[in-house]
Amino acid sequence: MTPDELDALFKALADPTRRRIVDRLAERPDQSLFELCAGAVAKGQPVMSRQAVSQHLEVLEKAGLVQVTRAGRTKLHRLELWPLRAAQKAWLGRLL
Amino acid sequence: MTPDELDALFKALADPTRRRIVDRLAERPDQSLFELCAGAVAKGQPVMSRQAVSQHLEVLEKAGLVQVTRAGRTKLHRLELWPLRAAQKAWLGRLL
DNA sequence: TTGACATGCAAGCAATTGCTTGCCTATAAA
DNA sequence: TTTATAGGCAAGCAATTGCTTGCATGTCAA
Repeated sequence: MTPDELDALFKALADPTRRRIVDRLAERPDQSLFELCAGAVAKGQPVMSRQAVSQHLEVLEKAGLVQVTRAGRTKLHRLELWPLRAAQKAWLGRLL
Repeated sequence: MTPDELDALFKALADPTRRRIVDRLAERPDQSLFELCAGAVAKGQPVMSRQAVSQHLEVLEKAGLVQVTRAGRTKLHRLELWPLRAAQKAWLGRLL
């Protein structure tokens, strides 16, 4: 686990909207962008645009937390837990 | 562990300079600002100013990861591990 | 007291973040 | 083919980040 990978991982987790997306993907995998839009709200905002959610997903993808598969015109997202396990083994475990 | 506390924690860890400070405080506690300055380098920069390190320490303090005690004119920092354990119990543990 | 040391405070500034809006493309259904 | 659906691309913009520099404050030593 390189420092850059740790950066991307912790940065991805440092946002409540993104953690909520992770939670929802943990409950049910293979959700589309539209499904994830429903219920994604930033603090203070009434709703959140599709593009905003898409950008959050991009951050999660770069961290390796979300894997994407294409099915026709829809983009399905599923959670990937190995970055968390890797970070725990490579960094957190040494401290705790 | 509130969402805001998780935000502050993950944000604090999402920087290699701050993780390095954490590592160094794990090796030896109660280091002053000046001690932590020596060896703290940002990527691309030759050295890092005292104020920059001080601001990084502020972020770590807000996350609860660093506790400060005063000894005369020096400010001693020591690592606090409970935020990591709390995050693991409140959030990471549910996923892993 | 005088001077050196450890730190705080605050303004400034380039770069990044986090969102928005508008338009474009590709797939599926009618 | 038309029409609606799922998503992509990119410009724009206010707010935040991550540093810097300059000056002020408090503490110890001589």
